[in-house]
Amino acid sequence: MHIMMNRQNEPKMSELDRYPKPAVTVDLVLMSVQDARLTVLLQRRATEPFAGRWALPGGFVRVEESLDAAAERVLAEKARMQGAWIEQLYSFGAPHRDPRDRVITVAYFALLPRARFEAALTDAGDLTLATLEVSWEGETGGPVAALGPDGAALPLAFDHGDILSLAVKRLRGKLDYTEIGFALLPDRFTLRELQDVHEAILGRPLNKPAFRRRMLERGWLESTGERETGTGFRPAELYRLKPRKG
Amino acid sequence: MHIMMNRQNEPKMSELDRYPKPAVTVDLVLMSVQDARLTVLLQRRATEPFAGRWALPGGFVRVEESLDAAAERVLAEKARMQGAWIEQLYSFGAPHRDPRDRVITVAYFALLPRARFEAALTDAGDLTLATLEVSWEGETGGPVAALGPDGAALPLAFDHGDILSLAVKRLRGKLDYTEIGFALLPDRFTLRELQDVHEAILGRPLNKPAFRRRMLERGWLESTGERETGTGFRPAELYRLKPRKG
DNA sequence: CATCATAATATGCATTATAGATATAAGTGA
DNA sequence: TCACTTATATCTATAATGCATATTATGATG
Repeated sequence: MHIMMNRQNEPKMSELDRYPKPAVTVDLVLMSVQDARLTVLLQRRATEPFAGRWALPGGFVRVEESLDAAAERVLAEKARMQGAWIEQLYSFGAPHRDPRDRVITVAYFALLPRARFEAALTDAGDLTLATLEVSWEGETGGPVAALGPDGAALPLAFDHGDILSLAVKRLRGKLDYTEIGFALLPDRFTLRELQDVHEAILGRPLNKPAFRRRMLERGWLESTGERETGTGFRPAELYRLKPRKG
Repeated sequence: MHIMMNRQNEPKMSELDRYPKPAVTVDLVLMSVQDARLTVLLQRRATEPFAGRWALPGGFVRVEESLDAAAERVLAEKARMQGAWIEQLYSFGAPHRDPRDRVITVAYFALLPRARFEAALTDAGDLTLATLEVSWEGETGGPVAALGPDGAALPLAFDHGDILSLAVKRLRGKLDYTEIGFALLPDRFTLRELQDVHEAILGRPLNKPAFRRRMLERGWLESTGERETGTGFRPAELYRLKPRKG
């Protein structure tokens, strides 16, 4: 491709080269559910700007790479995971959100079951799985705090607090009418586990019979015929998500 | 600001300058409702690529300008309008969506009442208000055709068909639980006019008593005390949208 | 082997939301 | 004043949902 020189007075310059270009990154809001709480993967910044603060894993978009592909690459390289539910969230482009230079970021959110984080968290010392503290109900939106292991709020870099806030809002909004919740569960799961995930995301308890009815009537689930074992009480049936047509 | 030179072998190069940068634009899906049909403003391209085809109004994002501000500027400069409901839609970044070079676009959708298009359409010969033909129901999504005055589908430039399709999907999705529908009406309107807008967007008839009840119970509307005139039958009450708190 | 504790599962009922049909009211124009 | 048309109000059937209660399957206990 091209190595472009964005000088102002080049003759026969195309419209494409007339303006200085912003850099474009993708940032990943990689969420999970642990102990009935919503969590997010954060990376401690070693260098300026915002050295010592916590940031979403991110990276620059390559010239021959789609936005989705860049998000997948960041997932693999920075978070050392793959196969997540991944979805574009929103683009953030305030002129000085990065104090160095103009950087526009396309935020993605990604979801994986908690067990899939184990390897990355032990390998990489700069990663942490922070607990999300959401102070608002429903889908009104509002601030979100990321708590460290000691329960103290982690200071965030750039506008990543805004991104986090929007991610939670979007996740709550899509939970009920998409298959998004299943991305946080293993292949086989009980209805109670599914309900736990929904309650963690929504931040409120749900009615059990109504939840069961609704989920089963959706037609997304199929029974595996298997059951939990070693429960000490009636074992729950294990369900799986039906493979999508198409 | 900076004039950047994206050469590969510069010493002490920051991470920001290591990769060639894509260009970033905003594209505007400026929609309205005319004769009970959803419409969109398109601009005929005079130059390559896609000369003769129809494109969404768009423009490059300036270095000292937020994405939202760029969208507002495009609305003013290209579509010659202002004060629209405007909202970020999605970012499109397939590597060769622009055959010349790497261009990532942040798509916005904007809504205005039909009357506000009059000046722009008479002033500028390259603009047209195309009727949208939506071949799917609900929020499943799918292709959308833009019809010219003769009813023939207009050929679209770039990936603007995809953008259009997503805009209609998003609009349908947000219609019921946000105040978005009012952006297509004048300050004062009747419940029937509001229902007409909803039916045009959803592409299906709605139950009248249920629609009235729901709208009035939302608490978004307030009566002006005035009524239509010159109808030849019982005049409908004129409502307005309550000013939002905050 | 009978009993108990526990949580899964199933069932019934009250409440609410919604769709659809129908009736009534309020204007215009003859 | 009357006929006409559409706005507005009311009513009923159906569906969705919340909540309470009953039943069932397992492991632990004696």
